[in-house]
Amino acid sequence: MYYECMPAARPLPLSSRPLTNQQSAALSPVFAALSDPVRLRLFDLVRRAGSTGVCSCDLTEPLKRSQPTISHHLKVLRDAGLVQARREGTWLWYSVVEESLSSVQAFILH
Amino acid sequence: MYYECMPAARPLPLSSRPLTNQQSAALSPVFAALSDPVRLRLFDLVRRAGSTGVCSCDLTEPLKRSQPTISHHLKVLRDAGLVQARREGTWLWYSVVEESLSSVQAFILH
DNA sequence: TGCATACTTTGACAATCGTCAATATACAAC
DNA sequence: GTTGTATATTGACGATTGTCAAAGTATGCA
Repeated sequence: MYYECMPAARPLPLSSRPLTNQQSAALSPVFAALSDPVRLRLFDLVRRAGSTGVCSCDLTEPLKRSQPTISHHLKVLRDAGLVQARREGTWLWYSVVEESLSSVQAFILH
Repeated sequence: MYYECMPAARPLPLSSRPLTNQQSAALSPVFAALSDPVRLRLFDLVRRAGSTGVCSCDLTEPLKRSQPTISHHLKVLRDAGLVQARREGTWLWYSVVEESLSSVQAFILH
């Protein structure tokens, strides 16, 4: 996630209106996907693999979880739109969805 | 949360090493605190109140939750270090803890 | 066809979560 | 003291979560 330089004026203004029900309902699943320590490390490992991606079979061992558990967490990350999978034979290569964190970043930066 | 302009080079490099167990254990509770739609709106409302803060009694009605529920959510946000309370008579004024989102931002920006 | 590998789904379990009513605590004013 | 208001805690409830073993699906190869 990259960002532009901002104009000098600060603090950054809040957007004009409070978060709506719909906005918070759309944003909270992304936070939820990153709210588990194992998933956070999982996402970090996938992100580090860059556009090449990483085979999910290489994620089981470093996280010390069973293969179904890793598969479950990857599904949560996929459902949140944070990562994507590309099949190559029997392997699945996971990579991050670029810009998927932009809504989170926009919220954090107001 | 304000940020400095970055050097021109991008993409920003990942930090040298993958997230450790400890790092993810420290970071995930912040994400967890923001993983509920009601808490997300709660945090947004508190943040909009600025340094003055907002009385917690004014948060119950817009979120359409009972007073104990709002109190519970505010405690979760407090425990995560995202907001703080200042007592004034019988009222409690909630305000955001500045820089509390810096770890999240650092993670998002790599 | 059969077998092997990579991954997903199912089902179960204890643990945690979001919610509210009821109760308790803290403070101010009388 | 009592009374009233603001907030926290308790206890209960159904719902969701993280985890694994077991079974199922998908792909490639002989």
